[in-house]
Amino acid sequence: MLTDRQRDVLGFIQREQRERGVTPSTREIQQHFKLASQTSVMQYIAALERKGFLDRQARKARSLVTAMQKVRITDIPIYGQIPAGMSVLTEQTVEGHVSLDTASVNASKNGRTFALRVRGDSMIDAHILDGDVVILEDRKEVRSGDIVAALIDGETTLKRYVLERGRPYLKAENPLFPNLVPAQELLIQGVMVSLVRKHLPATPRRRI
Amino acid sequence: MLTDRQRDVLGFIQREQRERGVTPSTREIQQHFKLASQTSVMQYIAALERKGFLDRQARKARSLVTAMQKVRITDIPIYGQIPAGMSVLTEQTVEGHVSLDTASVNASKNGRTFALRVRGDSMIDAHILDGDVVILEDRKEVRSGDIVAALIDGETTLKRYVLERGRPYLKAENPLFPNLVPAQELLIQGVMVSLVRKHLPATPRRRI
DNA sequence: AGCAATTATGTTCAAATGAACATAATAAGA
DNA sequence: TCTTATTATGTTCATTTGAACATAATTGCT
Repeated sequence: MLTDRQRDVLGFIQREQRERGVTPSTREIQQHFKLASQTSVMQYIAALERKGFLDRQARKARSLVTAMQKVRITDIPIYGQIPAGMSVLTEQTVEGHVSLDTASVNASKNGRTFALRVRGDSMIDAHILDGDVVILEDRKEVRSGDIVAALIDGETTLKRYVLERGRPYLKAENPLFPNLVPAQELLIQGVMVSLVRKHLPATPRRRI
Repeated sequence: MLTDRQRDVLGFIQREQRERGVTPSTREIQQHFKLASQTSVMQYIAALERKGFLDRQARKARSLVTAMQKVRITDIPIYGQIPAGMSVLTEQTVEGHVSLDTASVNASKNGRTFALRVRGDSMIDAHILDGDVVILEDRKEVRSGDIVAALIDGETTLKRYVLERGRPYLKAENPLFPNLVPAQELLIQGVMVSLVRKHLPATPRRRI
């Protein structure tokens, strides 16, 4: 797909962006590769753009070459609680952010992505611990077996969504916690796509 | 710490960087806030920089204002295997990258941070699954109870480091796997600080 | 040999951009 | 009231930077 030289140039751009936070100017690229002419760089950029490896804010003179880096980072807000529908989500309720490259998040393009901090051990058999940050997606289709954030009694809880004989219920992944059969309606707020754990150092944990 | 206006400007810069991938030029900031003079922006930038909210590539004309956003992102290389000491780590063996904000990583400033993709279920009782990306730190002090990547027979494995009566051994967090008592030397490559899981959608998993 | 894509050079231009300087209104505090 | 920080305006300059044009060497393919 790419020639060696083109790959080198792309690599340099990505590295610079990662390390300096800004993409290099065409002339900086020129200097790095010890090219006598800046036009060479223009040609590389054109090729890389044509092949879809670069995305530019064309014409605008600034840091014009922004690497459509394979590691595109999504900034995911962590909510403490989700009061009602996703529509009510404002910046106010944000507890923090997780920034993660899209490759690590299992998210599709459709839904909005957000995160919740897990409270309690009700999902411990699904290997989700108290304190874990679960990344969810506000998605339409929920399949049986998905781990979801659902609204129960005005509280958001994380459970496994199970369809049994056409009827959905919420399964806790811990024998000590009851399953929840929705009385009327079941409001699914998001489907789990990823998880981020901040590991506590040297704290021996036991299974409960 | 910041005035309302300064906070607005900082917010705009951060938002632009997130959404467009590039920080705005001073004149773009000027236009957004409908300021008649670009100098106003220069003053805001100076103030924000003085107070430590901005980090610039001064003089260099480009996308000069790069937000030292509170969510500083570390780019962590994922290694397939770690052949020997950390010193041998080259770009070649890199399998990919995880990009994560430093707040989510439990890393200190001392050590180098890297990641490994977990193979197998030997740590399942510590809630670390096959396929998880474990983020580790090349650190000096290892404490009993830490989960570590260690070199055993030329292979890197993830185990819990336990000190018992002054003698260290490596404990698998799965009764089906044996503990490892080092014959001679124990080479610890890193201590686990975080974990990133890409959750597979709707794949009912069983405990093994 | 002929053709196309890639790689490379040299030159020139216009636009984008950070920087500097003088000046002034407003608000807060001593 | 005096002082200081913040906010704001207007102007000018030097650099940075992307873009365009003509030209040519190299490589691979037909």
